[in-house]
Amino acid sequence: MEFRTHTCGELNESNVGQHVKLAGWLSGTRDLGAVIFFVLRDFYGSTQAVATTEEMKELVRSIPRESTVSVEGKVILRSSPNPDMPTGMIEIEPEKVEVLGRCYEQLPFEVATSTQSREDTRLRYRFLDLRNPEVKDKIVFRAKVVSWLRRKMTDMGFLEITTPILTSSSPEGARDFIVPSRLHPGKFYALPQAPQQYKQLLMASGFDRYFQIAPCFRDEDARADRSPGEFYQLDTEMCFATQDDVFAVMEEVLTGVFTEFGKGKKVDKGPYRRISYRDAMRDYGTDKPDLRNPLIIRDVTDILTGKAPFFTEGKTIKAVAVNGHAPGRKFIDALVEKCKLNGAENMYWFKLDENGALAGGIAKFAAECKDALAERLALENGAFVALVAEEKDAEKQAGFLRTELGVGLDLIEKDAFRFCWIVDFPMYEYDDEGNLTFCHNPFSMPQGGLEALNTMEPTDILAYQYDSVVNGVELSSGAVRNHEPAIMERAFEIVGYGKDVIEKKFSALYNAFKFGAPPHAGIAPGVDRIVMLLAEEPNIREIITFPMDRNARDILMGAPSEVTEKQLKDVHIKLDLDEAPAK
RNA sequence: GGUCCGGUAGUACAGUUGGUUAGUACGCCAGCCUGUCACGCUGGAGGUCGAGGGUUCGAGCCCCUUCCGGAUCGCCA
Repeated sequence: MEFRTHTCGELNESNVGQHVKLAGWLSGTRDLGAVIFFVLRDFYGSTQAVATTEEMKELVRSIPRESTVSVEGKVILRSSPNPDMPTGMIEIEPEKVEVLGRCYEQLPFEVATSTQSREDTRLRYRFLDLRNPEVKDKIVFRAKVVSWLRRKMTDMGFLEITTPILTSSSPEGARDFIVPSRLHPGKFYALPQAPQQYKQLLMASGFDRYFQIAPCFRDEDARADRSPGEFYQLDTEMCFATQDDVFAVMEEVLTGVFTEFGKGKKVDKGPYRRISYRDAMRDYGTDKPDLRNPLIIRDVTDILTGKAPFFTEGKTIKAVAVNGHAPGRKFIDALVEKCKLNGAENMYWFKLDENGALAGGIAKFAAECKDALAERLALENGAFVALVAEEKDAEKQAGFLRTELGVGLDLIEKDAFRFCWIVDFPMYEYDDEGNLTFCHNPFSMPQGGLEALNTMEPTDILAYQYDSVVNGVELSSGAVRNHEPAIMERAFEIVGYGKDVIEKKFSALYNAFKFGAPPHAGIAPGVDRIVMLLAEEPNIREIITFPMDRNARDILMGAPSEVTEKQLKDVHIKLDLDEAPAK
C-alpha cells in the first residue's frame, strides 16, 4: 500500500476525475459549517480538499493542524478557483482521510508566520520553522547553489576529494576546536580551520586540480554574517598555477554562480578589477571595498594640517566628497554621532554653496585653502565634504564615513554584483606589541622570492595573497603557496622562528616540499556568504539548515552538553571548572 | 569581554505621570455559518509582567543585582 500517488504540488485540471492519494501536513481548515475546506501541505506544495459529509467533517474537525494526514479521493474542479495557488483549479473530494502522525502539542508559533517569532524559539523548534515554505525555500536554494558549484568545478576538471575532520591543531590563526584522544592520553585532535595543509599535500601528491565543499571549524564569536563554530568553503587548489590561473578559474565560477542564481542582477564578468591592498586602503579605507559605492577617499593632510585647532601636526586627514547630494543638518549631525560611536575622534564637514563659496561646519578654517581642496576633491558647486582627522586608523574611519555616506545618501548602485580582486597583501606586519608577524598566512609565496626576503624591509615585502570581494563582502581568500623549503625557512626566520618551529608546526608540508613540490595556488570562497548574497539574506542563520545560535549553542540538540564521568575518564580528562556546571 | 537595545498569555505586541479587575491581534476551546482560501461571526479559557532585592500607602512602570535574548565592537591563518 502506497502512501501517495501524487505530491501536493502537482495536481491540476488535467487530473480531474482521477482517483488519487496524497500525504502531507494539515496546514489549515476553513470550517464553513456545511462544508470544511482543509489544506494539505508537503515539500512540493499545497492542495485543498473539501469535506461535505457529516462523517468526514467530524473527522476533519478532530485532527489538529500540523498533523500528518493521508487523503484519498477524487480530483474535482473547484466551483470557486483560486488563481494564486498552483493547484487552485482543483480540489480533492475525499473518500478516506487517515491521520499518519498526530500533532499532540500546541504549536509554539504559526508555521506560516514562523519568521516573526523570536529566533531562539524558532531554533528550538527548527523542524517546525522549516515547514514554513519561506524558510524551507532558502535551504533548497542553498542546495541548488552548492549543487551548481560542485557540477561546475567537476566540469572544469577539478576532482572532489574529502580530507580528514579529525586532524592536528594548527598553531596560528583562529582558536581550534579540540577533541581529546582516547588511545593517546593527553593528546588531542583538532577540527580543521580549513583543509589548508591537506590540499597542499594533495598538490605535492600530484593531484592536479582539487576541490571540496569543505566544512571548516573555528572557535570564534559570531557575527550577523558569520556563523559561530562551523562554515563551508568551496576549497580549491591547482598545481603549476599562477595567481592569474586561479583568477581565471574563479572568475568563471563566481560570475557563473552569481549569474545563474543572482535574480537577473548585473554581474561583473572577468577579468575583475584588481586593486592592491594599499590602494584599497587609501581609496576605500578597507580591504573589502563595495564598488557599488562611487565615493573615493582623498588624503588632504598636506592641505589642512595646521589650518584649524583640531587639524594638528601628526594627524592624518581624510576627506570624502559628495557632489550633487548635499545632506541636511539632521543627517550631518547623525553622521557625526555615528562616526564617534565607531571610534573616530570627530567628524568635520563643510559645503560648497551654489555660488562656489564655502559654507557650514569648518568652512572658516578651510576657506584659505579652498582652491586646493576643490581641485583635490574635484568639488562642484553644491558639494558636501566630510572629513576625519586621526592619529591612527584614519583610513578605517574614512572607510566607515564613505560607507555611511554612500548608504545614507542612497548612492549605492542597485541590482548589481561588483567584483574585484584585492591583491598584493603585505607579507608581514607589526602586531600591537610591536612584533613582526605574518600578515595573512605563512604559506603564501613572497613576491620576489628568496631575494626579496633577504634584501627588502619586511613590511615592504608583498605576498602573492589575494581576496575576492563582491559588494563589500570578502568572499574568498587565497594565495600562491610557498613550495620552496629554503624560502619557507627564511620567511619564518624573519619573524623569529627557527627551522625547528617549521619542523614542529608544519612538518608534513615542510617534508613534502623537500621531495619535489609543484608550484601551486588556490583559493576558498565562502559558500555561506555566496548563498547569503544571492538570497539577499542578511542573517547567515537563515541559510543554514540547523544553525547554532549566536552563543555557539545548538538549542535544538542541546549542544554543547555535559558528558558522563565514564566518557571523560575514557579520554583522560578531568574537569577543572570555576563553578559547578549549570543544570 | 566592552557598549547600546530588549524580556508582559502558546506567538507577536500595547500598557499614559507609579493608581481600581494588566489589554489587543493571531493561536487554542465551545457554538453558528454552503464556496472558503489569512474565511467570517458569537462566547470562553489562558499571565510568577525573566528572576531576586529595594523605594513607595501602592510597582508591569522607578532604583540595585542577576539571568536570558538581539545589535555592534574586540576576535576571526
